[in-house]
Amino acid sequence: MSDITVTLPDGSELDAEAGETVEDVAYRIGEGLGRDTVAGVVDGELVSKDEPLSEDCRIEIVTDSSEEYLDVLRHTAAHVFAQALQRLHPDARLTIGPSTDEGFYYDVYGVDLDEDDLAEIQAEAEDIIAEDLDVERVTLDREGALEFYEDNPFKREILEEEAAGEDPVSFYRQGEFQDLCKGPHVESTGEIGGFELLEISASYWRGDEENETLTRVYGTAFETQDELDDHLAMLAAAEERDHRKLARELDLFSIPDHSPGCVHYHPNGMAIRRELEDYVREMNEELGYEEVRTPELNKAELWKKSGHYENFRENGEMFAWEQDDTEYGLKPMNCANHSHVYDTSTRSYRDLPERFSEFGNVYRNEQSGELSGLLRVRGMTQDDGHAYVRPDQIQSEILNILQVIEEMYGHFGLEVIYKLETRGENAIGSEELWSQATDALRDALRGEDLDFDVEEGEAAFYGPKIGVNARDALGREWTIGTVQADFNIPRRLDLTYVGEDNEEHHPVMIHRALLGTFERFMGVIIEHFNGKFPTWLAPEQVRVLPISDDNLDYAREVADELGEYRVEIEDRSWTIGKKIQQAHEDRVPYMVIVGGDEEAENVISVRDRMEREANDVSRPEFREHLDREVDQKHLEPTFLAGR
RNA sequence: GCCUGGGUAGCUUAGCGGUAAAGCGCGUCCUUGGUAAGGACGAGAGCGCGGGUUCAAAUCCCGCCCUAGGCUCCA
Repeated sequence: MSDITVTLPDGSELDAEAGETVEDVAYRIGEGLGRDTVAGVVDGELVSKDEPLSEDCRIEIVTDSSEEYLDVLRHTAAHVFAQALQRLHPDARLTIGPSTDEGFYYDVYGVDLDEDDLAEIQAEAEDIIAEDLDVERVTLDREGALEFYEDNPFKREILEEEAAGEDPVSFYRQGEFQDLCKGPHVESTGEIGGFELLEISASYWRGDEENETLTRVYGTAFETQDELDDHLAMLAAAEERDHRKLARELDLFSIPDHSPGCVHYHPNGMAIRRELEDYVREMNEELGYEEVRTPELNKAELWKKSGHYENFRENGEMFAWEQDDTEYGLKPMNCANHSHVYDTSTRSYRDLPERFSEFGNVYRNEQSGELSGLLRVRGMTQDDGHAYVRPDQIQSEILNILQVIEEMYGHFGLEVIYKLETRGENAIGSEELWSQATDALRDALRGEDLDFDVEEGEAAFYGPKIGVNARDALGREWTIGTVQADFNIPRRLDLTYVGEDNEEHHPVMIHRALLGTFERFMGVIIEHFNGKFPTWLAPEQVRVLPISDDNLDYAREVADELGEYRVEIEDRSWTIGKKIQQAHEDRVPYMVIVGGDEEAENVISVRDRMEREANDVSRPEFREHLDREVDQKHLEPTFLAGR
């Protein structure tokens, strides 16, 4: 046997023999580590402790104190679910059952499950855990494996594709149950301390809606019941800050049954949106955009030229209909309209970049099951903009936009994740143009020193895209801002400028949205702030609370003086304690409390939603502070910070 | 669109074959209060929509709409 060298996480090297397993190597390092070994990470890949090593590699030993341990445990939990399912529903066919960031799922076929079934399976799974069955790796030769899955075309497909070259094939067995699996797994089912089945949903075999519909069961598992309880409590807390719930409590917006996916902004929600609009206008001006306004209603012909028609209408995503023998539609994007504006005069290379912005109302017929509060809607307003540039201007144009995006997101304290999305199957235009455009975006991201993930094949049909993603309360990622480089639509619509050489050239189009859509962006920040908006955004910035009704006149005087802000007076005949409680519930940044004492001295008492307070505050001082705080877009009320 | 939940007063929820219940909110009155819930009374719901079963349906069955979480798809 030939010697191999394994490199440990601390950089040290160890000699081993080819054919030794991860566990053998752990024993070489130390007796204790060997005993505690659950699995290994070899060259970045999580593998079973029984995995034989055949060549030089980097290795990391996974024990029950490693981060990867939870992954391994959850993978075993998926098997426990499958075992419980098979005990109760022997006809169910297993397909795949991986661990995920939050837990695990298993996709099964041939069985309909509802919540009562889930409860029974949960009870059976708990028994399996209590039985503390040993989990062991076994191998079958290919023939045996195919025979074992005689009645299961899904597992046979896996054997023939993913596990094509493998013979023997790896299985894991616990009690009477065994499942085709590379592993790794924990040693026994008893290691699972907390196990919970959460959701049933439908999925498609290999994620393709042309394939069989499978039943997917989601669950999660932890080492201890306490950790599971904490996790469930966290999910409940996330529900508390759900933007749809906050919208009702704070009276921000509604999406009634008569217009699914279309938002009705209430005065409070509109106040926030107007602040956002003002902010975006300011930034658009800084970037040199000129605001335009284009119609929602157009002939379908427009999008047939631009290429939107085949990508939206033919997927059923565009609202379109026949009228007097002509097909009309609601715009799904603004690019074609802006391009028309560009095309109404002859442009010189000296004119470029030519930049148009619009708060464009667009409509997309999203599938009904996809709608989700403000985060996924059918009618939305993009803070859209298109810059028509010469090739030599692409780089600086994109850089400027990225810089502004970074600055803006800083003002919301939002953590964002950058994505570079590349050419997909629906792409129009040549590969060469695509790679030019992709390089331009990649260089800009690198130029700004931003970390980004590459998502292959995820781009829009006309060009690659930088997506700026944010997370919601449940940790789901949503794209908000975006920057896209497009060499294709200008060609399709035959947009030109006259170059220095007196020849016509196609400009490059930079599509961008800074916040994305006002809908999704608001959804994200409502949850991000948990409704506690910075003062500049808060629908109600100050609430004046009179101690008793006798102080109402003075309260009005104080409120009038703050007239340029969004100020309300609490005029219900409640106790001051009740008024304060209500103002906290409504998350108002500042409460101004006025009673006989304040009135006599011509001062106010100020309390903020962080429960800080000060008495004998002079009225001009508070107002001047508000001017500064709002102007500087502080994230939290700062008047009482130093007091 | 697909699967599993859900839709009862403005909101949150109870009721799950025998002609609708609570808390909050709202209205009126009493209380005029000093830093996170003062009190009394009252109004308010053909129980998502349409069919059916039954002497009787919020409750059971069928269809549809909306909604939540996933799947597929996108800002």
